[in-house]
Amino acid sequence: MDDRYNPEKVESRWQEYWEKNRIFRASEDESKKKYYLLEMFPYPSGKIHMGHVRNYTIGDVVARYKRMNGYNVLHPMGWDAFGMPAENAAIDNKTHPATWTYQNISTMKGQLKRMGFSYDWEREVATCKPDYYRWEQWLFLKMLEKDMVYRKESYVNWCEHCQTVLANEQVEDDSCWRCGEMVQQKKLFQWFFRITDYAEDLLIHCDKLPGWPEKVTLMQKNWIGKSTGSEISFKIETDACNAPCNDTSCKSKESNKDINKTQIKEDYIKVFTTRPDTLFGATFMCLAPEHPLVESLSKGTEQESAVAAFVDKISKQERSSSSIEKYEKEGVFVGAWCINPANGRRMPIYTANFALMEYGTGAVMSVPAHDQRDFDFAKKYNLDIVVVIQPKDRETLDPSTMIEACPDPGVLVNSGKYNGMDNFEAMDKITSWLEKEGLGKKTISFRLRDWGISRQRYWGTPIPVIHCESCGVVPVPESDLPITLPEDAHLLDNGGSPLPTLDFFKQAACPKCGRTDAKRDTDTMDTFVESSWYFVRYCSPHCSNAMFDKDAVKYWMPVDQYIGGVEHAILHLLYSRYFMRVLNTLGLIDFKEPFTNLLTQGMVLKETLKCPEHGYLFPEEAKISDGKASCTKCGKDVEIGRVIKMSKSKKNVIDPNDLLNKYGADITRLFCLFASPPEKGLEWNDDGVEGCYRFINRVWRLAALCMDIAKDVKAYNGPLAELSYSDAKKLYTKAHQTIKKVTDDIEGSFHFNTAISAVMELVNAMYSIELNAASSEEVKSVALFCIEHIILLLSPIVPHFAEEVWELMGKKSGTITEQSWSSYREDALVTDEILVVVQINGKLRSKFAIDANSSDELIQKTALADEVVQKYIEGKDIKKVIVVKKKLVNIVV
RNA sequence: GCCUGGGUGGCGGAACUGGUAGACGCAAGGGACUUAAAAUCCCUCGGAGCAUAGCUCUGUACGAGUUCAAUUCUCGUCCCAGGUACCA
Repeated sequence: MDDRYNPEKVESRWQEYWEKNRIFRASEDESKKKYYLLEMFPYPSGKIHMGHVRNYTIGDVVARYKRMNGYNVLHPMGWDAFGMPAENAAIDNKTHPATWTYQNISTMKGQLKRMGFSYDWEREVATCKPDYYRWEQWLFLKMLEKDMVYRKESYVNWCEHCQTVLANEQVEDDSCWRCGEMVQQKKLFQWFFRITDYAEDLLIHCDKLPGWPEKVTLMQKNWIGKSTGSEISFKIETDACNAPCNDTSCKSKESNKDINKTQIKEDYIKVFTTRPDTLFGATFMCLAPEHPLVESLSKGTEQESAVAAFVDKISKQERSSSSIEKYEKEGVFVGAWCINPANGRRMPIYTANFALMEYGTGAVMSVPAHDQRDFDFAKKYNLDIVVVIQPKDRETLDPSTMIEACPDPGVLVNSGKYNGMDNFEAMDKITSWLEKEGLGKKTISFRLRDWGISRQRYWGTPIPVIHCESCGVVPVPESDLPITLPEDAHLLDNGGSPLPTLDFFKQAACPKCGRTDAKRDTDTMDTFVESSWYFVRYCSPHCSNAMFDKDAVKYWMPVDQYIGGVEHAILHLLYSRYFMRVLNTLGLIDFKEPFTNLLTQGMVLKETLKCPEHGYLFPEEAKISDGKASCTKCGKDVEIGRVIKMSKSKKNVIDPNDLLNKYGADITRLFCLFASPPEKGLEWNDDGVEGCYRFINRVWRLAALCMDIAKDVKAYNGPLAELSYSDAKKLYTKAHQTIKKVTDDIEGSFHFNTAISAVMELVNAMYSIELNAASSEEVKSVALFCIEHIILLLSPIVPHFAEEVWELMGKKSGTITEQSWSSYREDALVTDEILVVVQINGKLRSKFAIDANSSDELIQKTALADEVVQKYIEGKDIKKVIVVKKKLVNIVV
């Protein structure tokens, strides 16, 4: 045996062995319990970084652990291979997105293999391959048939200079990241999945996912955002000119006529409100700038141009939620009024940037006294504030002295016949009254919006429809699938998709009428679509006549344990849940929830570095000392940015290759796990890796020692009571406690850091006893038991190392990968003495050891008799003594 | 802004359901072994103070509160991270 663990020699040897013997190949076997362990597949951005290493190490340990527990484990890996970075790289490096992507896949696959992960590589999928995305196109057609997809106009970020659509990430400070031009919004017809049809179901099942972290289901619930309230109709005031009159030259009459003819189908504005109880306090109305009434109501009034200018300004602004919130709340009077149905009040109608067309009805009844946003708006534009809810135990609210809105519950005032009523009761009463009058009803509204999937990009799944002037939108016939992405395309320097410029792709015959001048849709799908069903494809990745093999899916799905970054808590996980509902509705599967258990890993973080000349820098491109950094290329001062999640686009990534070259896969794996528990974020720093290296070698030497001195003895695994030496007893107990601790830590919470600590403690305990050739047979055989289980417990974490030691220890019954997980004896867990601490007034003053079976009375007596305790309680009244069994005594004096 | 988490020594972290704060490891300092170095082993290690075998006070972002007892529960404040619908 070498005197030290040699990763270079050992790791490749075992990797070859596993691969050659197809150890990790999974196949359906009805006689065995299945376990589908999945880690989120990576986007092939270049090289793997520590975030990947951490995620995949966690998964691999679980996979190996479950395998040792007798499960038939499916542990696949693949590539989320479509996406924008491939296009950006193609422009920057003058390559093709496919070339770049496949090269990255090859590099990253090599790195993953070098980590020794136990994947069944025979199931690898890459979403950019036609044999994958053809089934996505197929599903799109099925969804189209069932009206689960539709087209509508919606906005995209548009750079006029580059003549291209920008992703939110490509917009920096309202400007294009390539040219700096101010970004505008452009309306385009786009495809949407009707995810809102499942809003209620997705919401209800959030509470039926006990294997998910509560924070994730909570975030999803808030994202879906169900609110119950009322829809209320406000009559639009028709001015005097609409009454019969003889003045034919009246301008306003003309314009009103025009409105009646073309735009206004009903003369009511519908709002959604969660606070119908405050209806009497509604003093003005706010419409979303895109609301159809905004244009029609303002037309012909003196506000027309001001409104048009406002709408134009808003339409150019960014539309992401975070940006919208950034803008100051503002609005413009549209030149018309509506009538509050409760009290007949004339309410001016505004259009305001905080009213969102996507939410509710696109109109908000504003109650400034009881809503902060409305309050601010009313103050800004000098609008009336009327208090209608008076909280109990608070002085009477007075609009003239209020400095903020009061959203609290209370009793109704200024509300006609509802005065004095509790506001919760009033919600129902007012809504019922409105319902009777035909002016309102109870409604439910969701924050969740339909999923827009059209992307004006090249590197994605083509949307399989054809646009024909005669027939409109025509689905591509199933037999024509896949619609393959043309590979002989060159990315445009402006970042736009080349697809609309490729006539051979774009031109198509209409499948319905045969017209030869029809046009193929040149948009591709959002890449979240691919990742919403890849885990189903893994069950039968080579199935060529269907999206998946039903039996294989029935056997493997749902995923038993899903592991991935918490960054995906909402979008990816919600879309995947939605997709399973679609497949379920289409009768393709019989379950709805894809992931039974979920572990969301915390992000691996690193500061960003930005050089004024070279932009973002990789960590190795900057020299850092004393909190200052300089660029290795130009020497200029580098701005050290915030500590954020590792991502290729910000270049704050750590390539694991340096660690792998120096320490090998096992120590890298061990260190990643030891550094912190998985759910916690981790600011990257490899300072502790040396300790892991030392630990592995301590175990290595310990194994060598045991083999040397205990050649002729067998490992002891009998009852604790049959041991006689105190060293042997202590060690034996410690070993069983360690097995329990490690098992519990993995099983309960995946807290590998504390599991590893426990093994370290056992190793330390072995080093602390006299262990040599002269030791008793009993101590030797307990030591042998310990080292065998140390290796078994560590084997999912450091598998190469464990295989090597296992083999060197002369284990003949197969590799360690195929061994059973260690089990502990209850009888060996208990010690006969316990430590009791004594507090006086909650402060620790003394401790003593006592027989583990002592009664509370005896413990209390012993505590009071304690010498140190005596000193403290002398001459004082003992008010109370609290005994926490087998642990603590607190004496209150 | 909004939603969700988090904040414990010089550092990563530990502490079961409210019951010994700092397990395990890193770094640092001291020592042993060695011609030397590496490796290995041993000791110290939150802060302050004192009459220094030890003892006392203080300490889990900050400020209040509940409790015999709070890192743990409640309220408020600050800071950091993730998401915010076209990054994946």
